Amino acid sequence: MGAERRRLRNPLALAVMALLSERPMHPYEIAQTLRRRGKENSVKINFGSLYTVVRNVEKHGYVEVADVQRQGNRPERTLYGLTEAGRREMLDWMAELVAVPAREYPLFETALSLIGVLPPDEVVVLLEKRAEALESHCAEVGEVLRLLRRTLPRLFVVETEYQLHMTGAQATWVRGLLREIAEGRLGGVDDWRRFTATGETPEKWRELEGQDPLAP
Amino acid sequence: MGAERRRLRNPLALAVMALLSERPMHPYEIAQTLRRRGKENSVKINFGSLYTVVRNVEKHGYVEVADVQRQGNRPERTLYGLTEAGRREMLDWMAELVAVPAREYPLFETALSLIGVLPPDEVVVLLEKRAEALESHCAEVGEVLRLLRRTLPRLFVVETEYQLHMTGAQATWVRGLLREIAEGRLGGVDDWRRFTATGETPEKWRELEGQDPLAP
DNA sequence: TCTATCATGTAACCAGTTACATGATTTT
DNA sequence: AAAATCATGTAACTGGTTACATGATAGA
Repeated sequence: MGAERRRLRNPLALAVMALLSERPMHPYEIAQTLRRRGKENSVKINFGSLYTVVRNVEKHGYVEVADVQRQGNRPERTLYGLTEAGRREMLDWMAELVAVPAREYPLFETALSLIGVLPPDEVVVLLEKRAEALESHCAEVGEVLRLLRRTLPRLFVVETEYQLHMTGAQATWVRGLLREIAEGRLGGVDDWRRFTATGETPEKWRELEGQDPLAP
Repeated sequence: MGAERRRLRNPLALAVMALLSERPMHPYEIAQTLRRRGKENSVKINFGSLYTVVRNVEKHGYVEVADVQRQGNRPERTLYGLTEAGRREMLDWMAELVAVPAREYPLFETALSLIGVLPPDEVVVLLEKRAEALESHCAEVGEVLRLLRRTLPRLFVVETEYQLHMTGAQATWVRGLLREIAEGRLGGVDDWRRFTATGETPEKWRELEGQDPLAP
């Protein structure tokens, strides 16, 4: 671990290398395997760009052509294998992903930080929708997880357990905020409502602009 | 809400529109304001591409030139204002971000779903590092939050509260997994260790490939 | 005087996406 | 005979990033 800046940062590239560390495969087989193992749910994969990405990984010397097969009249299938450099890069990348929390700017956080542009009463409605979506998603994932655990070793379901945990945590938080706004416990909601209705920035808010809130 | 696929999805574009909904500004002022309000921490902003993005938003008709000023010998400053279409798009986008949880594929989830390639004993070390990083990050954010709350209305710190909550939740989960692996409560760790050491897929695992774990 | 910061932008690049094209084989 | 899916790829595009270029003014 210590790659200041990775030349490749497409997660599909990582998945490709991880799979090829088991054995050589041809691109279509890679796609199949990822799908069969349900990795689409936890890895951002765009199968449409698979061939482009594989070529790219090859260009970096992380994978290489291991064999070219052909059966009958079908198109050739090129088997790719992981190179030594590829194995090193993949393991290093994985280690970094596990050990170092990445700043990822989830979109909901983005929205929260600009939430003032939406009228508070609409926000309540929107948050309620989100909470419901999160809760039903939790229920689904929980169910899937129960089924998965019947056949698969824990090792293969940790990402799903994590997802469930984090979605649950989010739902809890959203419900909390929701209640605070709805019950008027948030404070300053009147200023907020007036601002979104009239477009005029309250005097109080304007004063805040000047000062640095992190100053002593 | 109902934009099947947004042409613009750079969060900086959203932030630009949100700011311009208050009043017309020139690009540099937009950057300044975002920085002053500490939005860099919750919105993925690349100030290097600000002018490119503003031009882009303009091309879509969401903002337009409101005025061109000049003082002394300085370069002209172009004031941009939000158009009606821009206001609609911005509010619609915001509403969607709040109400509909987005699938975002956090990198840690990606890593978890490929975790089998790393030796379990190394994973323990890496998770420990992550847990520590998360915990100290929580401490920092908590401190910042205390300071912020002294001057700012709740409305302006919700995103920070959310961040703190979610980071805490993650830390808890990581600690949990950590303990399970370290204490041998996870199960199948021997297979896993052997696999990463020898590269040979255990017979048990190979059998799993065939079947669909979601079948009845 | 020198540095920092104000304030503007452009040009080149690039990974990744989209959309299309091709034809074999298997299944219905 | 038609539909599905196996299996390959290419070409064009495009949003966004990087890196650079410019010059004014304010402050140390």
